[in-house]
This record gives sequence, C-alpha cells and structure tokens, in this order.
Amino acid sequence: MSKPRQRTSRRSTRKTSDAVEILDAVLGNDPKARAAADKAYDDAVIAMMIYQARTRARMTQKQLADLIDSDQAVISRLEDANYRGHSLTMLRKIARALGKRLDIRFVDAA
Amino acid sequence: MSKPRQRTSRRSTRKTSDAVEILDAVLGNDPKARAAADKAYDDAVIAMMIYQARTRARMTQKQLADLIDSDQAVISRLEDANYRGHSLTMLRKIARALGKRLDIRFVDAA
DNA sequence: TGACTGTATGACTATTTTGTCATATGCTCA
DNA sequence: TGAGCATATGACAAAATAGTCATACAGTCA
Repeated sequence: MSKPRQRTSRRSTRKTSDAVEILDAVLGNDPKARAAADKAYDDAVIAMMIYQARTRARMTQKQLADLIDSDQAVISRLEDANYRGHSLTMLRKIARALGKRLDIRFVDAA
Repeated sequence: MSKPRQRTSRRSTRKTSDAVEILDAVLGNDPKARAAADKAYDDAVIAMMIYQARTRARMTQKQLADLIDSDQAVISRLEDANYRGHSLTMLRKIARALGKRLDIRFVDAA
C-alpha cells in the first residue's frame, strides 16, 4: 500500500488504522466521504474483526499464523483494511484457533 | 457428484437434499453419523442458506445469477451441499441481490 | 409424446486468494 | 546505539474459486 507510516505509536503503524479512518467517515455526516467509505466498509470491518479477535486473545500474528498453518504475512494481509479477498475458509480457521465459531447469516438490509 | 438422482419429486432432485440428510444426522443422536456430518456441516448450512434465501424470494437460479452478473451453473454449485468453496464475495453479492446484508461475527464456541 | 422450464454436472479457462520468502520499518529495552 | 521482536510490504508461484459453455436430467403441461 502507499500510506505513509506514522510515528506516534506502535498501534498507529498498523494498516487497520485505515479502517478507523473509514469508520470515522461512515459515522460522520459528510455524504461524499460516506459514499466512498461504503465501498470498502465491509472488508474493513472484517479486517478489524480479525485484528480484535487476535489481540484480545493476546496473540501475535505469527502465533495465530502457526495455529492455522499459515504465515505471519498472510495474517497481516487479512488485517489490512484495504484487503479485499477475505474467504470463509480463513475466517473459520481463525475462529477455531481462537476458540470461537463463525456465525454467518443473511439479515434484512437496514 | 455421484449421488443418484431420485424420482419422487422435483425438490428431491436438488443437491441440497444432501444437506437435509446431514442435518438429520446432526440433529439425531448417533455419534458416528454426527461426527461424520460435522466435517461438512458448515458448508452445507451455507448452501441451504443460499437456497432458502433464493427460493423465499421466488427466484430461479438463472434470475439470481443474472442479478449478480454470474451464471446459473455457479448458483447451482453454491447450493450444492458438498461444495466447499463459498466466498464472502459471492455471499455478499447474493445478499445484496436479495435485499439483505451479510452478517458475520465470531461467537464463543458452544 | 414433445416443448419448455429449472437444475445439475463436466470440462476448461480466467481470476482471486494463499503460500512463501525476503526485507523494511517501528518499537522496546538493555 | 544495537539487538530483538512485531508488523507491513513486495514479488512470485501454487492452489482454490468463479466464469463460461455445452449438455443431461426432471418435472410440468398442452
């Protein structure tokens, strides 16, 4: 990606910081910003879900990767708010590794 | 797949009938059948979700396929209880086409 | 029976997602 | 500062998923 790294804290160097910006836009009232954000919203939410689930379990990307026979670089991609290729397969593996299960359903649109 | 076609009714010719058999096993008490069913359970549930959402919307596979710029054969595969490759991308497209949204979350395992 | 509609399946190609590895950056702490 | 850990990124190959088309099978109905 092209986003310059920030220097203030460890957390702010993560790609998920993009997701936070997106959510700011979504929760705000600027129609343009909101429209732009909507496109990437779903994927950003998934990225944040994974990040939150992992960090709450107090695991590093490498630890989680090892649990699911994957690689640290793969987890990093999945937590990248701009990544568009999340699969059920990976989400299920991650859920299982974290002692959770993946709940999926169609709900009426707001 | 190798399952022989049944001759009793239209519904019974669908691959989703496999999912019904799986659910029978899961809901039953036979430990062996249940263990065997568990492997394919998640995918079968997704297949049924898609089938139910589509038929409740009174659409044919072709109609749904057209809505998401896909093909009838693709929808058929997604509704096949033995299919293992469901993606978030497709589920989202289908949800949107049916006026729904996809709700995904990690929940504590039972 | 024959036409027509809906679904399943096979084969093959195209696209997308993962695996893998190398490496850069940022942070912490001695 | 230097070592070490955690994360991000790029590049490329491998594997998985979707697209496409042809066709078979089932059921319905005139």
